[in-house]
Amino acid sequence: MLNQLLLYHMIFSDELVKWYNENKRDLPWRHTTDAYMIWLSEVILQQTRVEQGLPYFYRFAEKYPTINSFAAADEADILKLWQGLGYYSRGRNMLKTARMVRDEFGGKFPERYDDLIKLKGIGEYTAAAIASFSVNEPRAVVDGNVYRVLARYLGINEPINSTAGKKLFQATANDFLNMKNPGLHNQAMMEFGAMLCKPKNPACGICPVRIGCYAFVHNATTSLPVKLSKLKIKQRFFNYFLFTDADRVLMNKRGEGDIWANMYDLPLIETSTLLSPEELFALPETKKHFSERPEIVTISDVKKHVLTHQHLYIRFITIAKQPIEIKQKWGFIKVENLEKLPLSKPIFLFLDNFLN
DNA sequence: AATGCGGGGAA
DNA sequence: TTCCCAGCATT
Repeated sequence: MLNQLLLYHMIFSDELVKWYNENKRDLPWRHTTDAYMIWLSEVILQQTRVEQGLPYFYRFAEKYPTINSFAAADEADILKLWQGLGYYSRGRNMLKTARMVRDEFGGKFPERYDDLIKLKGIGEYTAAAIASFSVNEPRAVVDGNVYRVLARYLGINEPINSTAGKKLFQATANDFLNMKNPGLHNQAMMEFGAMLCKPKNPACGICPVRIGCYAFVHNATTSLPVKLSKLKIKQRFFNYFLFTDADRVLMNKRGEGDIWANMYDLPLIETSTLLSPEELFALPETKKHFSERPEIVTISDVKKHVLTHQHLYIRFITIAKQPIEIKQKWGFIKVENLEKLPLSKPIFLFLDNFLN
């Protein structure tokens, strides 16, 4: 019996590659071995579904066809093109990496794992992906798909987000790597996980490797992979002020160390609970910003905006035009220049609705 | 080892 | 609602 299982494991990669060749999606980055283009696609696809990232890939590839054109961009330009995709540090790190490649690699994007891993925003997964897809360097990728496929196929109970689990899954992926064609093997593993061995309702009925699969044989696909607890959700209440002056809007540039770093939003008072307008304007922090109590024109309903780790309850308060002194370093932006600024999703939706 | 960082699609 | 997606950086 054990020998039989080992036999299945030996042809596991071949079966997946065969399945991949017959069922793969036609995606633009699968037609190139250009490390720069592969890097573009891989970073965009970090924690992001293919369907969501695809339009962004096209836009970036068109606007920045070379690493040097990317390196010459401003951070605001990159963030603007990244707008709506989330995890904006990816965009900021890409710019750092692009400039590093331009300045320290002579503008040729690295293709070897050991070079790639040193770059900003490139971790073990992305380095292995770029190296194997571009020059077939034998590095096994381990992403969410690979965790799931291996956990189910081998019946691994170790939590995928524990330190021991990460080491175990990386080692296991290395063992299974097809050394003849690492790039194809990696693509096949991930496509298989994304299309067939899905998180919910995996298509075991048409699975080419189910006969050797622990989870299929033991009916355990719903309990594998194992993942440790979830994080606590923080509740935050954002009171945004809309103050317009002729053809300008008072805007705020966000700092580092919080969500939406270096992006733009409106003047903001954050509270830990939901306050009435009266309570809000009685706050010392609010008074600090306005020399006199602003007149409220309209006040929106509180809208919930869900992030992975926090829930934002956002309210927009439109303030009447009056000769109040703005004491904060907020700045007026002309309406026609708003479209150049990188905006968070809720701010974009609000301004888009307000102005159009 | 634990936490922060977006937004959206699927069930 | 809950899960999780071609993860990484920081502390």
